Amino acid sequence: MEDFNQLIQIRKEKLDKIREMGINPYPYEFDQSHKSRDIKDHFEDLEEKEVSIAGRMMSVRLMGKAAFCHIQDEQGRIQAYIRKNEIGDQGFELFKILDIGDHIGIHGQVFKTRTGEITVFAKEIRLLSKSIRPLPIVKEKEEDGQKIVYDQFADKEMRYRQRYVDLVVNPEVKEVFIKRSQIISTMRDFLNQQGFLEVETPIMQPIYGGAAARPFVTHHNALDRDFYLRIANELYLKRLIVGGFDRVYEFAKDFRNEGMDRFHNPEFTMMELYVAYKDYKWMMEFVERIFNHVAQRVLGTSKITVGTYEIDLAPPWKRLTMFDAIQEFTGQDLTDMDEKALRKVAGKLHVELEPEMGRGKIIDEIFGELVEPKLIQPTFIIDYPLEMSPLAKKHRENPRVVERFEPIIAGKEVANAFSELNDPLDQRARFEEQMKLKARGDLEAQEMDEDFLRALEIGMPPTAGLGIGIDRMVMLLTNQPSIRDVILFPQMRPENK
RNA sequence: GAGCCAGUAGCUCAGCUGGUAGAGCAGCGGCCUUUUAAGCCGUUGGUCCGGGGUUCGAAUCCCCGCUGGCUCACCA
Repeated sequence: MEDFNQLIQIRKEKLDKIREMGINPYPYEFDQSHKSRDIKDHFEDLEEKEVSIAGRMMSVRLMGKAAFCHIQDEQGRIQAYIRKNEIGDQGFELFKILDIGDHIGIHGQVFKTRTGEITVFAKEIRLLSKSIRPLPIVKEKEEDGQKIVYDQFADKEMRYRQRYVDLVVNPEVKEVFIKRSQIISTMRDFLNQQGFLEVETPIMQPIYGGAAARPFVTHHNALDRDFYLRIANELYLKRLIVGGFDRVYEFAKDFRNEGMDRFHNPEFTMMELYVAYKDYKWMMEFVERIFNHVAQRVLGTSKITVGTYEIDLAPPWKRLTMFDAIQEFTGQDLTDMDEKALRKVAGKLHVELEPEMGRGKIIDEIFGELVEPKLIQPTFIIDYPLEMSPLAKKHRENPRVVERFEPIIAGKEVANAFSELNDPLDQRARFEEQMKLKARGDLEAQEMDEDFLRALEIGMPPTAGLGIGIDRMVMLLTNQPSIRDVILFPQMRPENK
């Protein structure tokens, strides 16, 4: 059906014509000597010199027996000038039937046109790959240094579904993903330098744990049993601390079977790390350092723009206990309230609750509704209610809260950390509490994990743990409004044809 | 899950209160050997998201559905 598309049909005919000319439209290699930006950056050295460039043809201006076109390679675009008497009759015949979107290689001499654009004067043209499906044509014009874009490929659905087109045609999209890669490799280098060991733990888990979320289920045929795609890798990394690795980390794809919106994709990247003999106070400084380091390395500054906010990631960040934060923004002191009292306060504050919510969840609800969105500059919220943190260690001075923190930036949490619970009996009791919540209808309550408990019984040293939502971190550092703009292939409903 | 908005040519869009579809770019045929949103002349191209309904007549009005976006809800 689509094959009947006239534009594709014409290009297929061109393919035949090219073959008739004795040219293979899909050859095997091309020796590229330079890339576009390199040529522009080193024009003084390269002027009059011969270079070979390769890339996708993105525009053509044909003028009788000569033509200009722009070639787009990994680094950007560069203009080429083609002249019939220079590349010969057959070369020019070929050039004339090339289309925007074709990959070509050009060998020629670097020069500057009359209007001052650095250009390659073609001596030879090679077709490297014929494109038979038209690309959206985006045109640009420079005016007073301002770039005006015409007919931008803007349909979000098509951009996400056909990311390959988005990347070809919208150069700023490519920038985001280059930065994403740099953010991750900068973090990895930083961690390696700090003595961390990068490890890999199971994605298919018999018991899911380490977070509160509903899982995806899959089936193993040979064992004839279900496995869960991990919602977190926390419990495995802690087993490694038990095993004697003192600093471990993993960039993990986690999977949560929940709603999708601009902050949630069903599969996402979490970087978790664990450090033996440290606590959450140490971890707070570490988080400040990591964010600041990455921003400095990748962006060259600690100051970032997020939407309309100007945010400075330079340490130290503000620290507020959860109860103090709630008091600051609502005037209510929830510290000693039981569930009944909390429900009353929530009603007064117009925060809606579900019947199955326990004390911890209610507090979190109030916080998430009334406080979190107002925390714009980096802020550590510390000391969470015990009930909502079954894997965190009780606070050394206050047994009703745990030693846990989340850094909030631009109204959104970007990480989560605690002094890890290593008392095996307490951990068992906490799991049991979770079972009760589960019985009450909380679908996200954690499962009892006997093997993990066995590991704690063997003994885990005092440990601090951290999870950073990489996608959200990339959103922050690249000022992207949606998680889909920082994931190359975001989850979409499958196209039905 | 709810509300709002959108879906028309390969792309970006116009088509008001119903009268059988239009522009720019791209494509195709010409002219043009330093252009750059190249230009000039000519020209092809559409299950107007899908299905029903109202009507002499529907891209347009009504209903149902599909897909997406935004907001809210949910969500560590």
